[in-house]
Amino acid sequence: MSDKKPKKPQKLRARLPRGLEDRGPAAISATRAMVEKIRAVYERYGFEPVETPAMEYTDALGKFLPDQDRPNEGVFSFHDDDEQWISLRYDLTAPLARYVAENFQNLALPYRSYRAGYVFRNEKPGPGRFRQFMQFDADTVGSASPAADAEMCMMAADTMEALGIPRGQYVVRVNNRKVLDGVLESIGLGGDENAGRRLTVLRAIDKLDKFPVEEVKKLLGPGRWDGGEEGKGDFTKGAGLNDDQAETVLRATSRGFVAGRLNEDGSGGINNLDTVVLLRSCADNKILHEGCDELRAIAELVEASGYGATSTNPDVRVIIDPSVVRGLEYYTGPVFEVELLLETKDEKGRPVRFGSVGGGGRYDGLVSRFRGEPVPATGFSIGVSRLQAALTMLGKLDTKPQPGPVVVTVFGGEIAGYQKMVADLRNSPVDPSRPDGPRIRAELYLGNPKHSLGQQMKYADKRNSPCAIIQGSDEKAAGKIQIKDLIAGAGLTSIEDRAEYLRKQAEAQIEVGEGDLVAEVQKLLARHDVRWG
RNA sequence: GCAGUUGUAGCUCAGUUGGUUAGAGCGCCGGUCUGUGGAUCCGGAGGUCGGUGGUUCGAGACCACCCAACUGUACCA
Repeated sequence: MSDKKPKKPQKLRARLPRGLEDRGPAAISATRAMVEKIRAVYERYGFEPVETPAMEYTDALGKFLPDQDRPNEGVFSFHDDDEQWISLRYDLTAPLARYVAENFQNLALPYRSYRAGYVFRNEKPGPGRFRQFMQFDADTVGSASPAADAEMCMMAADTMEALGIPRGQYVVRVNNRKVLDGVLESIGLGGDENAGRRLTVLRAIDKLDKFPVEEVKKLLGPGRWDGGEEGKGDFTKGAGLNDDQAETVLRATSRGFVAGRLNEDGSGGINNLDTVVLLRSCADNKILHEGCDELRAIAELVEASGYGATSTNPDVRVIIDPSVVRGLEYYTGPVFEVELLLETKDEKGRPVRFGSVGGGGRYDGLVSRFRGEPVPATGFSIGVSRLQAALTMLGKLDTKPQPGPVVVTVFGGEIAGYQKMVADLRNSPVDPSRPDGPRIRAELYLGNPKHSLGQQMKYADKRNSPCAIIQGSDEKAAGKIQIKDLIAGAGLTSIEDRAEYLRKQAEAQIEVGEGDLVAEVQKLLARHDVRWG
């Protein structure tokens, strides 16, 4: 049989690299709408736009591995012509720090700016986790005031609500790096020699929302097997704390400080100032107290503006929560995180947790790396892609496709006449009472002109067109045009008899004089409330 | 990286103890129906059975290794 097998040429398999996504019209318009809403809020807070490129010299991103002559594997990197390492940005904060440092003299400080853009991470992707995704940041550079931090938190809350997430279904949690640093110092984990262990502790605490407390405690102590029992799966080495130390850390990062004052029925509210007082008593340590002072200042500011959470204000928006850690090393003070509280099920009925859809914090060291002077800064970032995935799953995003264009069918004769109809439509407004408003979207059927009307209708149907324009030789001779209402016609699919079906279809179609084309299309669009965008 | 699960058409899946030319539904393309979306009916394209090697007279099925995806875990600046 091998003698007649023609050995087909190897087809190249079309495939999308994992962790990346193609985006269709619905996703694009949803993103556009989200970005618009976020932008409106950020601008209301006084931020101005600025954009930086998608790549930077790797050293500016601070991602060179300390001892090796190459960047961290988590960033996409390559050599420039002159042998310099260049990397795709993995967030918008480090590039902003470079921009500010480079244009320091020309910027009015405090410099307040926003930007949206794609960032890239070379990590294992998962549901809702991509290797390219969009973030939308706002940053205040040059202010050390807790008011700048408090504002970020309030703006985060406003943004969530602008995106249609009702109060109570999201929460902005706030903590301070100094709190945990102080606690760790008080149990003997201070100093440079313990930096590695401190990081391990941070990572363990960051998992409080993923594992039960006992598992986290293993991570703080000797370590943990991810197979669930001794010797199963992979072993994660712990921070090596003893029981007392682990208990102290867990106490200082416990959500019990917050949740403890909620009544069983959910009433009673939360008092951020109480939380800070309790937190302060965790240890007698200078750094801890400094952190608590900053948290208290934020709590007061948030309170004064009505964003706080107290017994008199059941609408929890901003909560002081000691369990918030955040993975980034560059944070130096307050850190915050926006979490969606809604729970949904995926297709298989399993509960899905969206977790953090945004976050930020104070990064006083990032700009000053480029300059000899301290430059305090704080910022907030929304994970647009992740939030969009969450909102889509929650059905909170408008995913219905945009209407397609009016399709002018080609049905014998000169094509020029059809093209003129298309041009007339395109040059006319959707709404005749608003001549400067959006214009009618229209196109000529550009497929094979020999295609039957049926095929052209099928095309218009797939394009989700509101109507099709038909002019055959009969109409041409009479100076008439047929306008077929595809939206009205769409409701006829239950008819089984073909003759009956066609008769009803004909009723959804009107014949008009050539000169009335535009006006009649405008009427049809108005009748179905088609407005594009 | 580690562990588990899974790889058959674009999608969802059949495929007997190893036995001729690997199938179905849906989808797609074309045609039928005076010159009109759906339904109908007819026809068509589309498969390295994830890959390589092995066992066998014979492998989609059995064995080994590899690859990929999924889930968990680690990492996530």
